[in-house]
Amino acid sequence: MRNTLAQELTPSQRKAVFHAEGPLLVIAGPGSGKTRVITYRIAALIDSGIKPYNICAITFTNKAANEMRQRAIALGASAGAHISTFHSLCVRILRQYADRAGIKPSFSIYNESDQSRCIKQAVKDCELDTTNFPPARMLEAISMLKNKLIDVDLFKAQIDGFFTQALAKIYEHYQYILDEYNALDFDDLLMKTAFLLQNFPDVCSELGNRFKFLLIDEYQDTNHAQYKIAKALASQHGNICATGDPDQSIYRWRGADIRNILAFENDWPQATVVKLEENFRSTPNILEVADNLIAFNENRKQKKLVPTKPHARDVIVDAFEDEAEEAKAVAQRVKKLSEEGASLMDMAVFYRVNAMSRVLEEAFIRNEIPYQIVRGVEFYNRKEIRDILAYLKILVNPNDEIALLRIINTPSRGIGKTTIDRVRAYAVTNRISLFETLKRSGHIDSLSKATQAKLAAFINMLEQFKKDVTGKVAPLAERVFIESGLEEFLRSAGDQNASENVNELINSIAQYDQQAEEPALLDYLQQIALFSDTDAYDTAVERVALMTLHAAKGLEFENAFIVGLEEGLLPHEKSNTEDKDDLEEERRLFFVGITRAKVGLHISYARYRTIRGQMLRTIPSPFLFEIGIDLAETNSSSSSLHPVIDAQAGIYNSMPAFSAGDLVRHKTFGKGRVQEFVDMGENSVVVVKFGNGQIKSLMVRYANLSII
DNA sequence: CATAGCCGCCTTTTT
DNA sequence: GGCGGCTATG
Repeated sequence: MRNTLAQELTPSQRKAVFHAEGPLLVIAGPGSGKTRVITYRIAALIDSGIKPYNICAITFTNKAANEMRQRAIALGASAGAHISTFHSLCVRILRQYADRAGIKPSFSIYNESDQSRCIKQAVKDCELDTTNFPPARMLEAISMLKNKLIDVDLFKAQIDGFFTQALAKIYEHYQYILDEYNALDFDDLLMKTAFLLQNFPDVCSELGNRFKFLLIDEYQDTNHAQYKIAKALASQHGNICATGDPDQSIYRWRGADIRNILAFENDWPQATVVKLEENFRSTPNILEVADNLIAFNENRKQKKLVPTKPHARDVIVDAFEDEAEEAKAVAQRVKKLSEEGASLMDMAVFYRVNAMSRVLEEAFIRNEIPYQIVRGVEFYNRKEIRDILAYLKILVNPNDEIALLRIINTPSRGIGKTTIDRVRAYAVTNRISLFETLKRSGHIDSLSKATQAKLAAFINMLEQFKKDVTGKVAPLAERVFIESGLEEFLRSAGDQNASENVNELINSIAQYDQQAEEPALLDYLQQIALFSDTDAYDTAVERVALMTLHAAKGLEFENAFIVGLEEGLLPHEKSNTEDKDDLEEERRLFFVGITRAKVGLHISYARYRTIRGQMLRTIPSPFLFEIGIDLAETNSSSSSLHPVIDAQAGIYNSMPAFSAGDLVRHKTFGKGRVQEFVDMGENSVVVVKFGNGQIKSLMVRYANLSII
């Protein structure tokens, strides 16, 4: 079998796959088969006598983990190797060593909206106001601190001014609330694991013995906490294999630190380094475009993409009138390709922000093309789904106040704000959890007898559910749905969609029950907390995939479309173009998009785009000039399809004229000064510099500007 | 206590 | 344009 395996590999891939032990770094460009190397390496290790149980592979997404598992098994590797994301691995470790980590194994995992509630409470508890300390900002700052393994105590030691002092206070309260609720946020999973490994050498060595070979994919996107975890896990044996590509690092905003991969050889001086430079995915034309683009990044190691495929079609760059035209053209082109025999499941459309999917979706519907949107969470964020899950969560973790408050009056059972406030007040004075307080509602004098009875009935219902928490999860979920009154409520409200969604959830739980070795409610809840819809993306159906550029990472398609190549969108304005590092990351993001395409690559932008209800004149992305394709040439090729507005035609006297220097007022942007007026009749554009320093190109027709 | 309707806020990317 | 939070009303 070793031979069969080896035959499918290039010499450098073979070197990485059969590298016996010790640290190994695989630096590999896009399409060079680095994930393949990891998968084959798992098979080869098992083939050489290593027990699957002793192998731990870490992927970037759950989906990647599932695929790797299946492929490894297909290669003859028996099941049993641990293959998961960093976060899932941490959940496992934390559950096993909960007492050492200072937590309860029944912890809830909080997502963004749960976190948001906690941080708002924390800011309020600190008697600070949310205008000066926006919860989202605070959360972002805390997240960054946790990613750098700076806990509350460490951060307190670094207070150097008013802001950090306030932040430290908020951080402390936020952490206190999570602790009270027996909840961990995503960053806690990593931070607590890193601290566990750091503080308990025995745990570290136990895990080192368990996972004798560590393999990490997409190493360029690890953050400091993940880096420390990996280092600790491999510290005993040094059997760490990391693969990655610095040019594809696109998660800096989330704490990813490119230095982790750049410093690998310093961390592991005996490291073997294998470079995979051949590209088996894309045609030379696509690689040339990618190469041209990425060369503009100054902060990088030179690397060439070596094509192995023959020259095929040209890369196409198109300009369209507006986003609807752009979407229409994409849909029509997809249709044409499909009619010519191309497969829909081998096509994808990439965009910078999720909001851009809408117009594409409409175009696909109109053209009757099957598609699937690969989005962040969506399904698990639906109200009815979160309600059911909240019922289930409270059964394993009664301290989860976020879940408790969500369901205490859903569906309405006459427990209103006043009642909750009174119960809370009692909980605070008696220093017990909300759940405990509810159990004693009979002792709360501020409540009427009728209210006390309602609370007792609610608690009683939960206690009944609790009797069913062991074993399979689906029957319990079904019972909760019916007996909580939610099913009845949805039915009487005529919300059939919601009911169907819950049924879909119950079906998926039944699937979990079947496939899990030992189905358990806690395990199920902790698993799905880390699950996203990106993982549900089905690669085996005849549908075009629509997704963000971030979600495109690790995938490949015969034909790829990248839309919205406009200043402010790609690079995104929030990425603050003053910061060169941010701009370089946006460039890498585009690079990732380009290198997903095997044969057909279509890049486009719209001259006008509606942003937050405003039709705005766009500026083509500077990246378009960096990929080395003559824009004028490609534009003209498609101009018959999408006529460019003739500047000389139809000059309307009725349009207000502006001249440079005029002071104007805009409904949303406020006061500004006109920089330039481009007279194009009906389509006249005015460039205005607004008070906040932002310069916008606005269409006079839509901007509704008044001269002051 | 429940509900509807309104106002004001924000709006990148995700485990 | 979408959502959460608040208020006014039943």
